[in-house]
Amino acid sequence: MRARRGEGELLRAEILEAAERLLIETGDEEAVSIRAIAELVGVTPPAIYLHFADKAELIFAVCEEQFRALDRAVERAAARSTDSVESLRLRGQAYVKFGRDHPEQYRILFMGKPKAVPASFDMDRLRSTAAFDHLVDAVRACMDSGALPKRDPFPVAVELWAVVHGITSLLLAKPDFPWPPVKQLVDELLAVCCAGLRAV
Amino acid sequence: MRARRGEGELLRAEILEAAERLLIETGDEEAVSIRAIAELVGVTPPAIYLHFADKAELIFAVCEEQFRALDRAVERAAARSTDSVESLRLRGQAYVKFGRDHPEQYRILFMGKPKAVPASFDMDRLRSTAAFDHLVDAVRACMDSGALPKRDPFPVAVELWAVVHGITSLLLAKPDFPWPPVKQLVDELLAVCCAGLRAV
DNA sequence: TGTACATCAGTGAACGCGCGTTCACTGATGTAC
DNA sequence: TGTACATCAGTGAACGCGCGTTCACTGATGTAC
Repeated sequence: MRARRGEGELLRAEILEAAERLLIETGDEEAVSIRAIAELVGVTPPAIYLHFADKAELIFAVCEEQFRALDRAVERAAARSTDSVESLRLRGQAYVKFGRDHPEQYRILFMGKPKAVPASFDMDRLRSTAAFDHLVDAVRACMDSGALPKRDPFPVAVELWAVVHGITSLLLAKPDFPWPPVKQLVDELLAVCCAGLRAV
Repeated sequence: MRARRGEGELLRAEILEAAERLLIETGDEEAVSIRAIAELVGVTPPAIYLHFADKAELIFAVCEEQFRALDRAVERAAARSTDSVESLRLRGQAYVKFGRDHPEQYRILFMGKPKAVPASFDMDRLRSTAAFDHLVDAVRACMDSGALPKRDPFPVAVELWAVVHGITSLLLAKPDFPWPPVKQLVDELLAVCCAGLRAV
């Protein structure tokens, strides 16, 4: 199983892949242990330390990957319409769908404790803020097109984020609650917010 | 340290109190272990089992207590105004405040994994739904007073819950995000929603 | 072209830790006669 | 009123577990002469 001379990076990729698979298949963040990952990859636990300084760094690498995946999914959905408001709606739907399709990943990204890993914190903020900036741009586009009244798009973007995150995370935390149909819920809430923003 | 004949219940209360104290002081759900609780109470670990079947049952008892506390806090705030819409606003503010004042408790209640404890599930739903029903009533009151258009209050209550939970949980999960002032954020979002609900 | 050697990806065994839970027990408290 | 006894809240020691991490090592790969 030993990689050849310059091929250490291969194992690194395999480790990340295994961590993600564990997360998905067990549906439990606790199950993602150094030992379990090593076993899944087919390697001994200490081999992990050739590629990551410690567990926190590994978990953070997984998070980073997931942030990118979320951002991609939302951007892809937004691009499916040229109408700025419709595009915003598609964003919301895609965000919620990502959370429901990748519950454990979503938990790690947005429902966990803020990690005490100082080195990783900057990148976390960077990544998260980058994806968030796309939302701010989308809100600004709505304002430019006249669909929303012109004002600082930042707090509006925060509000919209809170709305979609609220639905997503409650769905994950309370799956047995008698939820109304999710698609309608998201659509209506976004419509209500847009109407409200126009009216206020 | 042994309690007298009929006084076993005293220790039970002390255990719950210690569990809550651990949660608050360590700010870490992981730190709430049978052993840590026992030590804090000044008793040996097996003594816990005289009062709780297992750890899940203990944790659930803590949750139940917190659900009650949240419900009480929100009801108390709502009672401070007789105007139905203002009362709803106060509810939202109180909900967010509870979450920020009791972060670990809020995490357990609304940001954790749905537990695989079947016996406790019913009570969980009961409790959570009871508090939620108060919100449905509050929404209905707004409709009755003509402040909101008459329709099924249930999905509206779900939407409002998602909104305040979204803000609360993001604040807890991403404390380093450059949040706008929270009070305004909540007020504006509730105002936007009310305006939107009237307009749609 | 052949051989000694440095490199480096990975191994195997062990460390100390805290966890939930179990088991057989103890000893003070209250009760029955 | 005195004593034997049942009750029951709690003890002390131990179980097996999986965890992150460390340490000294091995052995194939590529390179320098």
